[in-house]
Amino acid sequence: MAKKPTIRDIARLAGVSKSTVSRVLNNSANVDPFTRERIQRVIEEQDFVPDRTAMHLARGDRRLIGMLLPALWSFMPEIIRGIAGVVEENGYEIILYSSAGHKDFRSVVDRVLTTNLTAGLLASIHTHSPQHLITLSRSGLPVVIINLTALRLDSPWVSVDNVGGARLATRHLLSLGHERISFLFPSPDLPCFHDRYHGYCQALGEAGIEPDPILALYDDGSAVKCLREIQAMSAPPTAIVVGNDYLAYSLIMELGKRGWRVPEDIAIVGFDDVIPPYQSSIELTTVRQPFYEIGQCAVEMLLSLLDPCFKPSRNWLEFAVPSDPDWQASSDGRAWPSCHIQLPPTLTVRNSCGSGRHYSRSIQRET
Amino acid sequence: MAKKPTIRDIARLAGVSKSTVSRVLNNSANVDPFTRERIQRVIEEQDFVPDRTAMHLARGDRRLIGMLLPALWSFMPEIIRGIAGVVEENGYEIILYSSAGHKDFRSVVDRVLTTNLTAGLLASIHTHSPQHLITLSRSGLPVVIINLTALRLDSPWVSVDNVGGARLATRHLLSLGHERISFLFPSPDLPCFHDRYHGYCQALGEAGIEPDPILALYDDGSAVKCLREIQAMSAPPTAIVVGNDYLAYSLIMELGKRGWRVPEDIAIVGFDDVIPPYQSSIELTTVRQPFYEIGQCAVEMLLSLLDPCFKPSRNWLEFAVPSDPDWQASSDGRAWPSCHIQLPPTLTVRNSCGSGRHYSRSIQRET
DNA sequence: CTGAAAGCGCTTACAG
DNA sequence: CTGAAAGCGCTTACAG
Repeated sequence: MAKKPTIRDIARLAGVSKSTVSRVLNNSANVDPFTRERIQRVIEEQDFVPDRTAMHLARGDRRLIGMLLPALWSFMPEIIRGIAGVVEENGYEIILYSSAGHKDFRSVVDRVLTTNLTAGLLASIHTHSPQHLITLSRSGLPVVIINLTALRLDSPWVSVDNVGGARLATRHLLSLGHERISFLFPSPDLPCFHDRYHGYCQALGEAGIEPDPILALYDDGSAVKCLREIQAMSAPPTAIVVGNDYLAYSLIMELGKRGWRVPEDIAIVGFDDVIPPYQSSIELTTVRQPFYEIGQCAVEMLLSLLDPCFKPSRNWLEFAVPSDPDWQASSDGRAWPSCHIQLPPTLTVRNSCGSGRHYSRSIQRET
Repeated sequence: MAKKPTIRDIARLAGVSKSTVSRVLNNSANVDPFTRERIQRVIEEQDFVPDRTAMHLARGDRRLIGMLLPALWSFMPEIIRGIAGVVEENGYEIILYSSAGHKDFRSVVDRVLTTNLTAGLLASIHTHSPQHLITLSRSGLPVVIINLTALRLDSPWVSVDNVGGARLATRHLLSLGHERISFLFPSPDLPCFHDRYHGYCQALGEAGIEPDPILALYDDGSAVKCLREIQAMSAPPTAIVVGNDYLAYSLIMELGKRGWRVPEDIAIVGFDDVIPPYQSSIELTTVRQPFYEIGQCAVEMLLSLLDPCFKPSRNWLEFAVPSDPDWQASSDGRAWPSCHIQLPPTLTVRNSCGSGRHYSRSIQRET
């Protein structure tokens, strides 16, 4: 009880060499069954747990994966669940690096690099911060980026197909008869929202509708600003594609305060499918991101980078959206590690858009 | 670039021994300034980063702290922020063990113990699961429990003062003139809710009101069940202390659907102060848990356990609520590590209780 | 101020 | 099937 027993103690107590103990620890063949059992008994008696640190040093491999995250709320927990499962199955553990308290990524990236504890890094980054990404990719540490779709990025990344998701949402509204549809940017500068806007424009284009710039609205987070602009319009939209669910919920709340009914007076589609933990007055129709799968795919990509023999749990390339030109070139499987993967979103239809019937009425009111 | 340089390479390139390189790495005195500078230059040229794993092995200390969490949503991110700051300042890193995907703590606790990577563990546990806590505390791994107030627990723990918080909430309602006040259990079996109920009873007792068992309601999560029971009462409550914020928000939503106004028809107080990420129709008056501080206090407690010389950033014992009998005995500071600490909550008054005036009306309606 | 040597707790050819 | 030895990349008395 005084000190933790080491492999040397076990060897002594079992009357064998350290090598043999090591062999039973690692389940290698070529150990006499009787000897093995004797050693195992001693191990149990002594409550011996081998020192991982020493194992890693001797073997020359780390079994730690860094997870660099801007924050933990919203959909992050679900992504982490996806990551954690795979990490655990493969005998790795997660080191959590949160940049929540820091002004920028700089200091955290430095810490990841100088502590040099991890075999690889999973990083979720919202903004383009070229210098840090470059620092990272140059460091030689294998990195997979989560949820940032920058095609020109050297590092491999995994993300939802933002363009396709917004297209889905917009098509849904079009199919319900809407023709005057607004797009709400939750913030002006994040790349993902521009991708979503792009998808919205694509869907309108398919329907022969020219996107009206007046209908592209930028919010400051409260939904109040957008709503004022809409109310001031001579031809207000009958439906809105909102850049993310938080803004969608805020918007619905604000609409309610002003006596507008959803979906009767205006239809709303969100993006993310982050269900509030408590009841809400209106159930949001929204684009569901496959967060769990994004997490899974990202770690498996990283594990392939670390170990070429690693077998992913599923063929992500087949599952992915073939929107990336690089993708084609790498479909032989070998180039997988340097790949960019976009996972397909789905539309979750609830009741913030109503049925088509509503909207023919709504539209009549407009004309 | 081929292989990562080691301390041996640096020594060779700088024409010194490994010992000397190690000395400059660790900023020890007794190194010739010129030699030091030369070595530092080589280190930079080679982009040398010492291997943490080897350092820890040689020094015999781990600088990793395990964080065992049931889930990541709700207030966990805030607790983690508190933990992360302290961990970082002290040169530790966090290993994240999530039990989210697991049926119980058993397998995760085993993993923490057998991988044996961490110097100590921070564990947040909701339910009483004696066997795992005992396994943990017997293992010899220093552990601090977060947010479980079980006075008989061997392990040290940090939590909010649940009794005091509910007392605060109930007194607030009493001061506004309410006399018929309900308590809502979000779930029947979690110890914290029983503590909160206890605080509610205390406050009523102080006001000379006998707690009416009819008014203690158990919910199944949706708030619908409670609401039906309330509507069926001959003398319904004019105010409700809800066991946590999620249930409070759900309740407000359900009340709205039935045409009851908050706070005009009924006053609501929550517990936690978990603000929804988007606008809500009513701003909840609630008991704020000092999550950030709980996280800070818990790590600092753990760090004191690991290193008797560790100086906490603040005197937590002074800040704490002296409700624990052990607390008295340990106020000399020496026994701090084996201590149980309850941090004081505060009342955040918003508008779900209204002002006193409202309630005199409300009460008149009752009589 | 500096280096040679032993050591941290494990693994892994190598020889038997 | 097993053990002696060298090694993983660092630290730390010890001697000089």
